[in-house]
Amino acid sequence: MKNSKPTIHDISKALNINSSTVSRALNNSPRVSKKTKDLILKKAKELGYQKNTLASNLRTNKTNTIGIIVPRISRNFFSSVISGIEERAYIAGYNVVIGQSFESFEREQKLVSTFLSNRVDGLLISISMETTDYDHLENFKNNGGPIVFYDRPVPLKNFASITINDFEASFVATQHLISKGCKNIVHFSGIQKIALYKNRKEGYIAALKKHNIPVNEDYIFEAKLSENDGVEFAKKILKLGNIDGIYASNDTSAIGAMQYLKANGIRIPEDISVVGFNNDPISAVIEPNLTTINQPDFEMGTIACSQLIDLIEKKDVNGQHQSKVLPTELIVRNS
Amino acid sequence: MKNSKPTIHDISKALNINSSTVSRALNNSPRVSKKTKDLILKKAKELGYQKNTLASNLRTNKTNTIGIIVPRISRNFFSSVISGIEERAYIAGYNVVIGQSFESFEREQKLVSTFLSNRVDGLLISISMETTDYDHLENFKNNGGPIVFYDRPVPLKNFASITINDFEASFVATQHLISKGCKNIVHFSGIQKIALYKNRKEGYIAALKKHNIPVNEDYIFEAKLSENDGVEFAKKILKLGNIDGIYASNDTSAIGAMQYLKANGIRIPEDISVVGFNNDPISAVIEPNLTTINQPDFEMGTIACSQLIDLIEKKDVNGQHQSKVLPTELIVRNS
DNA sequence: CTGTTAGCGCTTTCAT
DNA sequence: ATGAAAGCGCTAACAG
Repeated sequence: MKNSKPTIHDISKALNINSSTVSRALNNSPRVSKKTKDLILKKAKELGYQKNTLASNLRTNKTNTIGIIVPRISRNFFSSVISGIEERAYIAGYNVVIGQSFESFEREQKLVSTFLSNRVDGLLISISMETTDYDHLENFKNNGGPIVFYDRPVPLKNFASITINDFEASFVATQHLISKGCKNIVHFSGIQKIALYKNRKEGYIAALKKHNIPVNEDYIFEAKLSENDGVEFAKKILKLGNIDGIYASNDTSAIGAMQYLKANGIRIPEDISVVGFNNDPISAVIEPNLTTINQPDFEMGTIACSQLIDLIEKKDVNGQHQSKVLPTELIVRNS
Repeated sequence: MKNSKPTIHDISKALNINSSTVSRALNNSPRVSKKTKDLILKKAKELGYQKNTLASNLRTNKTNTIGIIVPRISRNFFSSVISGIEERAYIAGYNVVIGQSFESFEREQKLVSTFLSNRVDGLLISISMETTDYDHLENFKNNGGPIVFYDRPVPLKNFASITINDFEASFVATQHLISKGCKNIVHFSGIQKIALYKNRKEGYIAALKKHNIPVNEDYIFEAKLSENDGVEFAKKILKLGNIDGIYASNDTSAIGAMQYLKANGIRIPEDISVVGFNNDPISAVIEPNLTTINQPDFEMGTIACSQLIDLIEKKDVNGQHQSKVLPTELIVRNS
């Protein structure tokens, strides 16, 4: 009973066949006869041989692994994206490793560094909210492999990215509220240095302007952590008194606000119409009256992953660093 | 401009210092003088050296990586467990890789095999619902490293596990409903070959019996996929007409049922009291009237990870394969 | 179709 | 405190 795991050399010795032939057989190379191949596979199974991927990777300088960085997996949107990525990666024979930045720049840097050092073949990343410096990513690209950004846009050239058009989506969302007859629409926004929130706010403003509705700065609420801000926002709305529409930059705050408003006797959508921003399938169950902007999630994952694999395998000859913009969809409920 | 990444040999050559010394310096060995260490570190930074973890791991036969297998990360409970694991692993200097089995036995097998072949140091796993055969795990344990099971119990000896007491938790949950005056309590159960559902059902039955309430088989609903079963269950409840209590094996079905019941004019908890099973913090927001059995999630992660690290580092001399049972907590809301 | 040989980048005795 | 040399397990020329 050997202590350590069997290697190709153990098979090699047992069969008196050179280890390179064993290696070829195990990799199903056509350059080895069916007979010896069968012999080797049988012996391998018998010894309980398990390829040492580490050694293989070191030799080939390829890990067949894709690194994924998400802000946090507990957010439904991101776990759906991950599923999409996995699905695509699985088909193409890639493994994935997932890291969470928890919206921290420092942890993001560390993750990128770990991935680099573990030689993942490429990186899919939605940058943390804190990230404004991109050296770690430039570095990965120069020394590691291709990167595809998804969901959160970055102000970088020569990088591939898959995003949605936040401005347009917000414009549509706001316009929907206007078309329902809303006159006093508040907007739940986020930190303005994040491009995404800025773009969404601009879409909201543009829609108001187009319909000659005055833009009131008091109607724009900025969330810091966007977790339970919804409740705070709801209180402000009750204080304002005349609000008949809410366009929320994110679903979570919308749901929090709706709960609070309903608990205080406000009927939705009779008294206030609401549009949230997300594709969280759960939101349909939780809040049957919540209209949402549906952002592709699973699909975003598959597309981002495809793009990355193309870059890794250098199949993407013409459109090297495309920026794809995926369409959103307005899901109207109970109205 | 060299094409490939710098290695210790590049540093070695540039400084005319042997590569073993470079290696030692980079690993902060005390066996190298401060002066040369500084020299080497400076050069390393200058060249943009990044350790090749693959080579290092191959040599040391250790990856400092823990494999995690979850049924699916989109379930709040599991993403919290993962966060707990990551937290603990991070402190101890381990990386984690996450894989989703999607409740499929086949994918679970493949993941275990991939982890084995990638030489993770140990495995944390919540087995898929389909899993009834444990060869792949026995194999991992024999050839890979230690395993700690969390949340879902397995009928295996000589394995460490962190679980909760499902019977007891269910007993408490059901007793709570009884103490609120419920006489006709339905139970949302799951596939009975899964020990967890069986135990929960038994806890429910035991509580009824203790309080001399007759057990009615028609009051026990078995879910298959436990996703939108809640709505189906709610319909059955409406048909039965006399139900005043629900004990749901999982939170999700409870929430689905409550939505449907409320939409049909049932008031909760005035007409029907509900206890769900989960620790989903969101459930508090979604359903302010949902009393739940709170299962430790983050904490379960940290404990499971600690246990695994002890096993990996063989610090766990006495209690080799402990089965820890964590306490649950009844969170009563709006009643 | 199979064997020989060298080497991926790192760590680790064993010398000095 | 540093160097020389071997080798982790695998793959990829190159020969034959």
